[in-house]
Amino acid sequence: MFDPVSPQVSFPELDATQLAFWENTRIFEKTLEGAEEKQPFIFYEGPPTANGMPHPGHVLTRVMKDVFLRYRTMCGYYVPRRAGWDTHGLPVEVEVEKELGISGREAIQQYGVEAFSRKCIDSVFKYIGEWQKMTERIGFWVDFDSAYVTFHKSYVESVWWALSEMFNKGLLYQGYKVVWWWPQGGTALSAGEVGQGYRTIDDPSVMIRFPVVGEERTSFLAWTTTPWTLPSNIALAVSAKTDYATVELEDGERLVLAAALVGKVLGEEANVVATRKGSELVGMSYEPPFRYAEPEGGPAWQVIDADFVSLDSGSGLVHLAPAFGEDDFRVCKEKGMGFLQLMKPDGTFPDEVTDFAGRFCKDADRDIIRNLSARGVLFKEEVYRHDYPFCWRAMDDPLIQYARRSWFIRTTQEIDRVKENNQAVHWEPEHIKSGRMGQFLEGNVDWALSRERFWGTPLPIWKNDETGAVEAVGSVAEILERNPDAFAHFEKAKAADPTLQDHLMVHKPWIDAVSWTKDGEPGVYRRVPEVIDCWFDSGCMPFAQWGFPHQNAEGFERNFPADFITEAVDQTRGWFYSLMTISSLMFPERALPHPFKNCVVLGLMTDEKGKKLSKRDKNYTDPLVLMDRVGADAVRWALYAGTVPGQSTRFFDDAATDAVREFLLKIWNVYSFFVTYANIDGWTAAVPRPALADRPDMDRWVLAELDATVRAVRQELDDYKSHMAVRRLLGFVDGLSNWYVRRSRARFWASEDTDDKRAAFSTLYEVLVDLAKLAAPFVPFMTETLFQNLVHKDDPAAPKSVHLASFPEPDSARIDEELRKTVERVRNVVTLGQRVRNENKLKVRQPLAEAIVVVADDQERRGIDRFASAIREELNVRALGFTQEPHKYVEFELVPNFRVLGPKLGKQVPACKKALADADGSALYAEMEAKEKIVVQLPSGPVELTPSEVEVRLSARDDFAAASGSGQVVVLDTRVDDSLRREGLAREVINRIQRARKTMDLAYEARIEVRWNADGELAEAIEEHAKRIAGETLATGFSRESVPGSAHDTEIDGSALSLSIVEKLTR
RNA sequence: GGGGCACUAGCUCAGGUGGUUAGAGCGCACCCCUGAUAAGGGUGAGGUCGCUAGUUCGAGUCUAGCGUGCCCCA
Repeated sequence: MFDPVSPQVSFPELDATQLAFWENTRIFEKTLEGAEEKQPFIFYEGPPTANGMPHPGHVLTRVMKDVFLRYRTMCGYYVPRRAGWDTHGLPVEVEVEKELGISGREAIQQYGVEAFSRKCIDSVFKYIGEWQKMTERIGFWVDFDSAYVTFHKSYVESVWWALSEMFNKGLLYQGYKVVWWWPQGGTALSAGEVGQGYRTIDDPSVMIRFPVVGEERTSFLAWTTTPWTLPSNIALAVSAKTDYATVELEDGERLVLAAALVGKVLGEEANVVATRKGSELVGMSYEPPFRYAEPEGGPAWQVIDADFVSLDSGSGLVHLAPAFGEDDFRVCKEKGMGFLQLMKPDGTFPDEVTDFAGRFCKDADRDIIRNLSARGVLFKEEVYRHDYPFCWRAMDDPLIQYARRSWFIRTTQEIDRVKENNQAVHWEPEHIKSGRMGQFLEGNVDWALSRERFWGTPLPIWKNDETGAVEAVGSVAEILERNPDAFAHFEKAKAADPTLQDHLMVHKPWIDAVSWTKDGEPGVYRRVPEVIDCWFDSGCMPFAQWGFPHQNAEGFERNFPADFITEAVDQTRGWFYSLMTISSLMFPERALPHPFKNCVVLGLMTDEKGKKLSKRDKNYTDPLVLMDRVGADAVRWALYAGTVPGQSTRFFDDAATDAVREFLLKIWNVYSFFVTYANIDGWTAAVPRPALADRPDMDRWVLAELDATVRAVRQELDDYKSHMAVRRLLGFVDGLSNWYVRRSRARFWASEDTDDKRAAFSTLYEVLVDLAKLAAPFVPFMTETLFQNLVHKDDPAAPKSVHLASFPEPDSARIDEELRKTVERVRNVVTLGQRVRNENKLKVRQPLAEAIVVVADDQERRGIDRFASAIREELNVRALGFTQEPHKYVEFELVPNFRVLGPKLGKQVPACKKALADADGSALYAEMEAKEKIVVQLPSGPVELTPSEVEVRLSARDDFAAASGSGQVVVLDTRVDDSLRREGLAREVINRIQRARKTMDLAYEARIEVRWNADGELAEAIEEHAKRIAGETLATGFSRESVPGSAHDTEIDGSALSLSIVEKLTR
């Protein structure tokens, strides 16, 4: 006996049962047993930061990871799944700042770095509970107990090792670079961080006079959108090849600007008095607009040429302030110009800028313009609308470009190796390789690694405060070699406060107090103040999760490289890049690709309208709430069905509801149907099963479909195309539910014990069990329910869980392509017949004498005939016939088989098509039938065509009730004689009584007593079919008797039918 | 300004290596169904595949240009 299954099901309740079952029986742990015998399938978990609530996008990546991991597990691989947490970085600090109500580096220092670091640890795991809950609820199996954590001491030491290796190879250096700087936060932002904060804003666009030295009343007219950088002006840039005009204004003043822009800036009538090439301007000197300080390190206030000067906007001369622009810095450095940085790191003007001292850069723009205007230096002011970056965590804070001393990894030196690595990776979708990632690598610049912040992996570099000598260390042990007492201060602090975690010894502020001296060398080695970009942390996870190389070398080797990772597209420049780059730099000798072989890149998740999901707009339902409503499987299925790698995924609650109806409920209904009748019949898995060959066509068909589905799903999952696997599963379930079960129902409720019935039960059972396994990676909850009841309950030897079972294997005994093709045709015949009925307004209730199928050949005919009874029932016809005279019903048309004839005839193809179309198709068809070839006359001469070179198209002739499609034609005999009409009427009566039963809310097995009355043909029909009517409606009494005013009185085709129905209570 | 992706039915989306009747689900219309029934099912109408050129015997699919939207980077 199976446990009874109700057709009404609460998937959320099932989820709870299975979650408890997995937990109690430790199924996940069991999947990890036997590691030694199994082939490993290595997965890396991209560590999330748990300092915010998980949202649907996170759910997507987690279920996408899960489906491939469950699949591989069932295929017999050893699939370790270690969780990880990303714990460092600006997001964490900003969250803590918010919590403490402070902002900026100084405020943090005042608050105390020690206390701040501890707060960061608290904050990092603030939502870890929510993350774990979501992860468990959605059914993502991952091992939290062994999770790697990026702030842990062993992890940090691994990162240090990587950095020290790079330092020793000369790949880590300190440079002066223009970075995107967040003044209020006091730190540089990574490219990825900057990219998240672009906003369209209006900035002033000003044109300013730079008086030419040595030319009377003549000025360069230069352009800028950042007036606050003018006090730090060093040079003007021109394009050497461009023409520059000198224009004389009415008052005699002369301005120099690009000739092409004269009209735009000064009007078409402007008086051009001279023209020079940009190269002729190079080297000329000018008066700067401000002169608060003298530049250092080289000449200033000269014209230089630069490749980036464009004529799209402005004047063709660009103001350069190397302290505040990446291009400016590069060009000025190339030309050996000086440097001036009149702006403090907090974004305010220093004291020497007397007019604006203490003012915030962007806020001072207006006053600077006013000042320039008052002195007659300003020529023109406009508003310039463009995209400008703001801090991604504090959206009101603009970023500025700012030259800083910072540490870099010389990625550009090894970029070719990274590119090679990228080429070797299997990206899904493929275009990431040469597209987003490839292009990014083409434009690679050195990795700006350091952050002038607090909560991050400290840069393991110590500098001698007297000699300037620099050392990098790769572990705590290396520090202790240099100074055994290096951590005495930390030990002391720990003794005073036992809650102080050991992990913190490698963090600020404790690590900053670590120092050493060297014999025979003056000065003390002290750590540089910076921490590093947290992307470097997560990029080290392939080895840092093991603490490699300081420990667990074998763990690292066994789990390197990963077979599979998946994250969203924003990780291209994030985790994917950091993984690939660090690995390429650290392990140049290893076989490519590493550290990952297959990478599924997911698109962004949006709401129904394609809008980005945002907490503020509340355009999504909390995943946990949604799962409690529709169940985790529904959410999972909706995501698999709606997600194509690389494309954005629109997700909304209705998609999950649809998933229930389209997939889960269909399977459930079949399952419930099966269990109901198996239990009534006492069928169990132990009952001997008929051999496959002895089963009817219908059974062998569904098993052939199952086998084809198994092959397809395996292939798609091997190719990381989950959405394609979903389609195959949907197609199979539709055929199972809407053809196999619908057509086979009667076989299950037959009362005698026949071979046919045993075959039906065996087949449906086998299909359900394999389907449960096949769908288990996608919908692990419902499939577990099926598996437990169908398999494990009565077979203690079976795997404890569907997730410990083997994924279905292709079964060559089940293959039957001919049968699949035949059923496809049969179903098409039914479709066509139904279309004929619809078009001719012939209800299915009205029986017809015959359906005639036009077939192309005898084999097709024999195949279809095997399903004659099914077709007769579906179409409600008394007979199924095959015509011997196709010409009577259909027109033939011959069309070239383009795939074959294209290469053969080339340019003659259209002529051939026309010749075939113009000829008498039916005659050609007859000729082809007789001679196995035809000859057509083309302008270029006669051509002989064989049957494989043409396609035969059939179309129904207009004078018959017929429909054609997919190469088939079905004709219905629409004549309704008296006998047919009376049978139709009888079926109408049955229908009315059944409807009455339904409105009376009777149980399906309830017996009734019917009294009826009618006149004429209707009465005749009822009399004639009384037995059948009574039988089908379970009427034990059926008599012609007038009962006035019955509630079920009705009419059929205009004839009154009086019906009185009462339930007959039999006990 | 540069790079990437997308544009297919009213809506959401599929459509390896080009092959001539472009598919699915939802929605809609009409219809069916008591033994899977607080379910299920059938049929149909909807598309010049963003636009314009080109390559080709043949283009939703390949090439170029343009347009619109999204993402990334300046």
